[in-house]
Amino acid sequence: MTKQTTKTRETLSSTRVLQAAVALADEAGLEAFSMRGLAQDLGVVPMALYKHVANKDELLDGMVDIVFSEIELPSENLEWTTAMRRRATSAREALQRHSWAIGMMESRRPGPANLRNHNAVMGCLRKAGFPFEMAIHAYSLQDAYIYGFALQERDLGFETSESAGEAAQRRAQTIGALEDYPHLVEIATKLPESGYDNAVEFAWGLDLILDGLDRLLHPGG
Amino acid sequence: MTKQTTKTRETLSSTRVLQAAVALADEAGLEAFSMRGLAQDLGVVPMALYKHVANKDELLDGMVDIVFSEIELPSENLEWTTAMRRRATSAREALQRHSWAIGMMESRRPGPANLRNHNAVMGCLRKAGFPFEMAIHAYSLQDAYIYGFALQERDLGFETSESAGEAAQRRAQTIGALEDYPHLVEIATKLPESGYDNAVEFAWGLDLILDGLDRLLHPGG
DNA sequence: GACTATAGGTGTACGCTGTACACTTGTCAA
DNA sequence: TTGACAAGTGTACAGCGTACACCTATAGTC
Repeated sequence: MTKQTTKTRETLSSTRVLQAAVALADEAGLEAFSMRGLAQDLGVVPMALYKHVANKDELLDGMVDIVFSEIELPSENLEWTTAMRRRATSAREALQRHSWAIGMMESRRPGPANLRNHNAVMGCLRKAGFPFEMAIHAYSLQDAYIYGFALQERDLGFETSESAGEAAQRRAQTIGALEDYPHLVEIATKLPESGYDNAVEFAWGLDLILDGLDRLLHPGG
Repeated sequence: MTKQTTKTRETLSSTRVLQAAVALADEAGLEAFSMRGLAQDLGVVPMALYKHVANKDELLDGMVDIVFSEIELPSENLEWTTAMRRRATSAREALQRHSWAIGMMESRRPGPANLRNHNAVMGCLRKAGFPFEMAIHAYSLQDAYIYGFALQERDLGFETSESAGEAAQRRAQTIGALEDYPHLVEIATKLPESGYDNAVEFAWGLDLILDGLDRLLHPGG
């Protein structure tokens, strides 16, 4: 009975605000994410948030760092390719959960999780034997792919949430408008019945990249 | 003398609005791009725009399609790798010119330039000999890389616009805060003096990808 | 030439946003 | 008991996209 008297709302804190913010952005999307909405979710008046975060911009910084914290760090005990594959996969999954973060991962003031992550990845590549400039190339290539894939996955959204019926209907009307574009028609007709799977697609490209990098690392092998 | 009497402001049109919108977004960024600001640039009251575009969302659709129209279509006469390299390079350049478009290229209602472009790329891959599903893989991989690279280039911005002095100063203070992250320190110190160049970086990754795809297309060669 | 329809531009207003600033309230130390 | 300080509130303002009613100039028809 030391703390809560009856009905006292649990007091706010910056981490509580941050977590609620991530949850709200996850379900409402970035467009509909507002300070006022967040305050309402927390049962509090909008201005109360400003006692715990400086402003919306800084709040977003913190939210992005939470996403970074959910990305697996490359393990020191694994072969570099599998370590990189695991962190890439977990990054894609984190961006799937928090798709509002996709365009913001590298555009905001980096937080601790961000720094830890980047440092660990670069360390993994250097330890694998990549010379400095080649490690930069390898890092840039992998991250471009990861972020770009997440973007496509969010925007194109092949066969994700909509029902089969809706999808078929939309497809039919799309195809109607596509007469002049035979290769788009091919995509619209064949892709849905090809068992397309985003995770498989991601792994395919990632493997091609990692194979290419490994070949450069071990020219003879 | 048929049309303009003295001082009559040239009448608006949807293409004139669109072009002014792209110009404004180019220089002000997406954040600061508003219907009111656009109206002011055109010397007109905000609501006048709505006689020529349905709303801001549709305006953005049109702006994105303008960016698509600046991307080179793959030529039928070139080897597929060089055709793809050229369109990828021109896509990156277009996104550099119009960095506000980076997160929106595939997220909006596709316009004619978009459709033409995608159709031509898929056609190029199919004609090169890729079976359908592999063409999808190849397309997805390339676009993910292009969009992801553009994102990184926009956000990380190694040595772009800031003066050497500013850059050095910022770097020094960054390094100070980076003691616990040796590999980030290495990047912050070595990268600036390594003659890093975004165009080179982009080509490096692109070549690795195209090589990998070509190897899959011609397993024996 | 007079009449009318229509396209283009205007002015006002509403609900939304982030947040500055002054205020109250609840908790703990001295 | 007092006083400080942290947490939450209420009001207010400028900016946003845009609905709606209005004015005006041009074009077509009789």
